[in-house]
Amino acid sequence: MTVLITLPDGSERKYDDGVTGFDIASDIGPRLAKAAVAVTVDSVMYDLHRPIASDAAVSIVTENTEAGRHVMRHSAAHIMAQAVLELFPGSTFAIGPAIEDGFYYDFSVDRPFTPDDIEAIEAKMLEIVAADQPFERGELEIADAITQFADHPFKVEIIRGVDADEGVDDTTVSTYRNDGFLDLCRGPHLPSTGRLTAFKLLRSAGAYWRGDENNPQLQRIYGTAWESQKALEEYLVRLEEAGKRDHRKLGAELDLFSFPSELGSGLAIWHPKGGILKTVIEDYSRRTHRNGGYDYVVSPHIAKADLWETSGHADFYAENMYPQMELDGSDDKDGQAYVVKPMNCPFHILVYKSSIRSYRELPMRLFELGTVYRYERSGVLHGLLRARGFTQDDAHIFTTEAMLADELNTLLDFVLMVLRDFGFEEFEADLSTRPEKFVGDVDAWGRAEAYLAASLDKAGLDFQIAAGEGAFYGPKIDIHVKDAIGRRWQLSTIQVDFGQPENFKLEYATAENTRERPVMIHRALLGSVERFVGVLVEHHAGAFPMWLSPVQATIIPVADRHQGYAASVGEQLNKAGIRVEVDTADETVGDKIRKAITQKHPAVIVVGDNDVAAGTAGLRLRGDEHEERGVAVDTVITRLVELARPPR
RNA sequence: GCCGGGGUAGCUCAGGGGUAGAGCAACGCACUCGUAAUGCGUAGGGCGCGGGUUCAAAUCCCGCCUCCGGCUCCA
Repeated sequence: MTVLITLPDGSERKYDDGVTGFDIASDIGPRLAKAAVAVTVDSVMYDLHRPIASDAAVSIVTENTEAGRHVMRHSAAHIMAQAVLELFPGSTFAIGPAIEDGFYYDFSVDRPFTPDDIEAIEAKMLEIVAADQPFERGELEIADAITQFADHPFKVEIIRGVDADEGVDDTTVSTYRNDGFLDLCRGPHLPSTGRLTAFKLLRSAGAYWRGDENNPQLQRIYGTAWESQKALEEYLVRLEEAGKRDHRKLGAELDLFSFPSELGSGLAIWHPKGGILKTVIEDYSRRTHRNGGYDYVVSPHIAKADLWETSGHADFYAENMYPQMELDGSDDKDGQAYVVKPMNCPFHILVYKSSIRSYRELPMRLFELGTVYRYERSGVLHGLLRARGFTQDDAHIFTTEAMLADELNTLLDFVLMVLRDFGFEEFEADLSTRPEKFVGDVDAWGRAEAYLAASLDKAGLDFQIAAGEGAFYGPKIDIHVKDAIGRRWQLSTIQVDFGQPENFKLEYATAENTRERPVMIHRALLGSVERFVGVLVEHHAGAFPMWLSPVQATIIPVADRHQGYAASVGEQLNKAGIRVEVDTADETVGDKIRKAITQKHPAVIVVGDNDVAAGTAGLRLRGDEHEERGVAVDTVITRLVELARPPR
């Protein structure tokens, strides 16, 4: 018997059946054979040495591709589990997948791993790699597999849950063995442990079995693996570079904000420079919303608990809300319960309800920079990206269902315009659809989901459907941006709400003078201003576009006798709206320039004797290698004003 | 909240039972300087907080606070 193998370039080759991916790769060339880690057979991944039984489209998976690294990392996870089970008798293992840039494996052990343990495990792994043990695929009937893994309850649970999709079929599972170590696994794996060329264990952490905190907590070890030592080192450098962008670190270095422990977890104070940054962003937000047809409203930070009963938050959002406080009580009468607001929507609804509304007023767009407080569990706080108090650029749009589609289209364009203004270029969206528990009627949900999808299409935005991930009151779009080093951040959210108009009995008068219920859209574009600043800091690595930069120009007098002139240039720039600092420190010019550059100031202006005489200045813009000398002060002002102009 | 690892001068970090150190920053003096660190000097610390053990605790033990990395959740 022969099999006909079709290669990715369309060429066909005949082999005896039982030919393996490795044979084919060797046939094509020795370098390919050397780089091969697995093979794709009719889009199913096979081990390199697994026989191919019938005609198939085959492509060789090499180690320097994402698919190849995935195989390698998965094998690395196995080798790690092998090392752990050897070093920690009595321990058992759960799951160990490849993940982006690495892998992990979850274990149940007597005690958590220490950093020394991690080193020992890494050393043991190196031994296993040096031994170059082949990975051998096998298949087991489910009943046999359960016997085989009887000592490993998590494996048994996995085997019991296996369906035809995961197993070989619905009665058989595949296993991999190298040396004495057997693991349940779909594969494929590297041909042998020796092919794991570069890896490093990174950290250990607790992780609940199946991600549920009601389950036992396992010990997870994270690692990374690459096709070469060089690629591994490059990855570690990348991690380091990302660390340098950390907004908490840069926030302190650039003197933007801090989290003093006297305040409490998750609560930031904004220093003057951060205060300017936040204000500039908020001013931009107010301006663009006003121009986008929104009305600005303001609401208080606390409200009667009853309001949150009506809105439903007291039920479904209780765990994120701070405890009630009782006000206005006395010995004779009970007080009134109040709570701090975790959201702005009920207030905007009350604005809507403050008067009888006509269809002529819709869509009504109510916007607020609303500061909310949410209780977040201590372990999840993360600088500005996850805080307990923050300001949302929040708006609620009340519209008829007939106008919903148009409104969503307009809104999505508006969102993308705003995000682009802050320097983001790449976007992705999730469309979250009706969950099991929901309010409103199924048809209305269907229509709303269709409108959302259509608006995404119209905006040309790539999106994924997150089935069943919508809020119980309506479907939503979440928009993610990609930052300068390729990380994704969720910023904007657009949520259709059928529930609140119902809860608050909202109405409008139609042209026929009947009463209809409006549809509500909740939407935040920057999301939280705090979080947005955090993302901006990381995206720009602290070097903000000039219109956002807290200090836009530093003026450096060459010697003390130039201070008067420096101050006058500073005053002129200040009058022109440029945020400027004059550095009068008793230091050398070089030192002061270095400080200005380190602080990421966009423009450095040096003035000396020649400038005083000629009414000029030396100008050095961020990113330029050299300065320009003798630029007329008027020209400096015109140019900087132009560079500092906000996008709108 | 749970599991690890941290908290020593404004910042980055040494020191791990005998009473606290460096670099940078700050301040002072000299230098008056033309595009990424001028030199010299000075000051600065209840070693996160509270207990305990000890002749003696930054150091060992217990509790708490807080930060970092994860789990879960999310703007």
